[in-house]
Amino acid sequence: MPELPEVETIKSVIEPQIQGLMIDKVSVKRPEVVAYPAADEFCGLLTGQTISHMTRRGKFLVIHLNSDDRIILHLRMTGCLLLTPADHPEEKHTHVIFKLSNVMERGHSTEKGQSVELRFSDTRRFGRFWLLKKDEADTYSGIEKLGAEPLDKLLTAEYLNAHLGKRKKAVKECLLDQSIIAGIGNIYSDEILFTAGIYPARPANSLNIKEWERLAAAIPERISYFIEVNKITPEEYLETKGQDYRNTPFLQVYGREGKPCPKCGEMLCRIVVGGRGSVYCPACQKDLEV
DNA sequence: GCGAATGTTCGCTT
DNA sequence: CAAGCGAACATTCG
Repeated sequence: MPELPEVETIKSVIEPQIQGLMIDKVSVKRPEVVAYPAADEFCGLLTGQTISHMTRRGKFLVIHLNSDDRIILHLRMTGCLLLTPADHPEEKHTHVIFKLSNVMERGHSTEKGQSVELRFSDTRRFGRFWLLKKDEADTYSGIEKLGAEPLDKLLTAEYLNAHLGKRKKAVKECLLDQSIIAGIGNIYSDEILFTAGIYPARPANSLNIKEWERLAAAIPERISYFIEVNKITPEEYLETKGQDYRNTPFLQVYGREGKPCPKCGEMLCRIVVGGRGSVYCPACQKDLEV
């Protein structure tokens, strides 16, 4: 599912449902999805811990625990998080299950409340978990190497020009560089370039300051727009198993090769840039004149 | 059967 | 050494 707006959606749906719950048990069915530490240690360290809150950084999700340990998760291509009743039928390709419960104080004894499960499923099994102990530096997941958040004030035309302005690489590939801008993937890079009116294969070092300004404006505009249209209730999210790509009806170019440009009616084209399929309007996103 | 798919990393060749 | 490129990871879908 996930680029930044989808990861943000997952955070919004899941966080309020798991805050304050205790992890009773962790089952890892596919040890390879736990990148660090080893799966059995991952389970052992988490058992008995309580969930504090969740954050997002780029396309990463972070589940913070009361101990200040934190679970880092990257969903990659097909990873998905679902909160379900414990007796809910298990989805295919479920690789990790966190059994959670609400612990209630009753006089001198504690009593477990309703039991739910946070389940990680991932068809292609590219998604990864890391567990970092309080004070343990994250040198494993790559989250520390991320660049500016698209919605941060730091992301200006000057920032883009300073970091990308000398690169010969296609501007689209630059937008996908997580160490400069965190969270943009193949869908939203196409949408952003369409909004900015820039041809995806243009070498970054050929862009002028006006074009960097258009990009710096289009990035937060498109990302916040898609966060908005992706909004979903927890009930609907569970019904659609987190697989409902509600961004689809709002995409202007991605996946719309051969269809008319929403701005000018010209037929949208597809090229490959940096190994990724890219759709653009040949009239609205002109290449440099040769 | 083939090619692509909302992601990232690794390794080989210029 | 850096940049560029394809392959790899694993599965589904058209």
